Amino acid sequence: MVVTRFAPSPTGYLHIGGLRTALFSYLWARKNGGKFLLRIEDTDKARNSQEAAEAIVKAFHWLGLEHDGEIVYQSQRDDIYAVYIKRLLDEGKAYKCYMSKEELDALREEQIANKERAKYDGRYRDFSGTPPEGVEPVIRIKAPLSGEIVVRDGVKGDVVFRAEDILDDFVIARSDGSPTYNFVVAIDDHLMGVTEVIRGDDHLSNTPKQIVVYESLGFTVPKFYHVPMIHNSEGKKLSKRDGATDVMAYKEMGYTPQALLNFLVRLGWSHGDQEIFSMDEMRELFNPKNINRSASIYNTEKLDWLNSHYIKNISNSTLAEMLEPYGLLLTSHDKKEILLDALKERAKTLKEMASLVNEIIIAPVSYDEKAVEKAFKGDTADILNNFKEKVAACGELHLPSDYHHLMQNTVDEMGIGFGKIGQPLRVALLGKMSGPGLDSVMAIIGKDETILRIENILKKHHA
RNA sequence: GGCCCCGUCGUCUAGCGGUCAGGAUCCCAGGUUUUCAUCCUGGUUACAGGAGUUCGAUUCUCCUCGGGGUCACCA
Repeated sequence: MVVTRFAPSPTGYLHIGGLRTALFSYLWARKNGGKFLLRIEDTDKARNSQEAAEAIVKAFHWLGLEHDGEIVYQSQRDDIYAVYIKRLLDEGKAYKCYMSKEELDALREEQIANKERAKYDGRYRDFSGTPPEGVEPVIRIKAPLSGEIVVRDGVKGDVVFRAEDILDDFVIARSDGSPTYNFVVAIDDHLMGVTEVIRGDDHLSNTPKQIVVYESLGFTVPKFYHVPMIHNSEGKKLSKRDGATDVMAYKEMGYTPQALLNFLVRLGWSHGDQEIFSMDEMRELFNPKNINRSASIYNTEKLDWLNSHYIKNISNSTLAEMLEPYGLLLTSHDKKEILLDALKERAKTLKEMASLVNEIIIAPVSYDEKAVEKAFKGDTADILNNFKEKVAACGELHLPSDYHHLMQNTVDEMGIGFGKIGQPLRVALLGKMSGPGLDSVMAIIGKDETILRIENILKKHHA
């Protein structure tokens, strides 16, 4: 059974980079019929980890991702960690270190002055004397001081670290008794049954320490996949300063979950030349062995393209539902189909779509001056009047093609080009020179409103 | 600075010893459209550099350069 996990620290929202590793972990678990677990890494007793967890679950829900089982909070597991600390102590694999903070700092400074690597010197490793007064000890684990630690990584390959380069007897419990990150990660991943750890490659350097913990406790080391970072345009690790890193901000901006997920799954991962992936296809085709080895730069051009692609290809009824959070209640609008058909190919985001709808439904309060100047020539009023009368003379008008015929009639009758009626009519109906097909616009707003808008502009602009 | 990772079009990527180095996006041009958008067609742009290995390297090895990550009683 494949068990993966997502283990964020509580920052209060779901980060775009975190979402990508979460997505990879989720997909890999689902593909294998396994489990995808959620754990909040709040060992520093963060006050709002509950809120943070809720924010993550909320974002997951928006995106259609679901974790399995209960959320694990590290802050509530001190008793569990204490058991393993005691066990290592009893087995002589860890020990109390009475070195004070000041002593440690002094040692570090001296080492740096001598151009040596700053590391704990192991002075309490085999200490059996009387401990100094007034110092609450930390617990250090006995790490191998020589030899190699190799991380067998599914993305990077075998990464070899020399113990003497990177290890020392690192702290697993602080002087107040609380356990440290590299210790609890290993414990939790083991206890939760995690078999494959997919996480950012900023954790690669920590992994040897975690392997030391696994091995000291006799746990089997999981399979690791360290996925490259997402960089900003400066080539640095993506952070809050880089604008929209909160996943829910994408909802507000009008991106669909499908587009965001599709965008993220293709950032650092590929399946040949395929660009478009449905959720089912992602679950079917994702494999961490195809994760790219190099970092990628965060650039949303492709996200925009994907978003408009999905808006274009979605059914009108679901589109209408998705528009509701943006203040558009269309589900019962009688011209819903014409409206959405006319607009879905024009909007990059749902938010934009909503405002495009309003531009049609709400009559223009003012007219773009340049557009008026360009569209209104000598006989424009005659043309518009001709058309208006044809509209008024008709009984029932419903379809865009009905209006199109009337426009055609005016054009034929007056012996003019289509542009002669199209331009001024467009300004009359929408107040500007661009927009969807006029026949659709008129079908949406209806006969009376069409006449009204033509009369309005004629009142203001006698050509 | 030590250690580790990475280096193909501007961007996302395919490639896994022999390819006109492919796709997508962006951008540009043309077509379609009463307009704009969509859509269609076409186009510009890449193997960081240098040594090897080999009949032959984008692909394998080494070096240089460049970028990133990490080195806590943070996670």
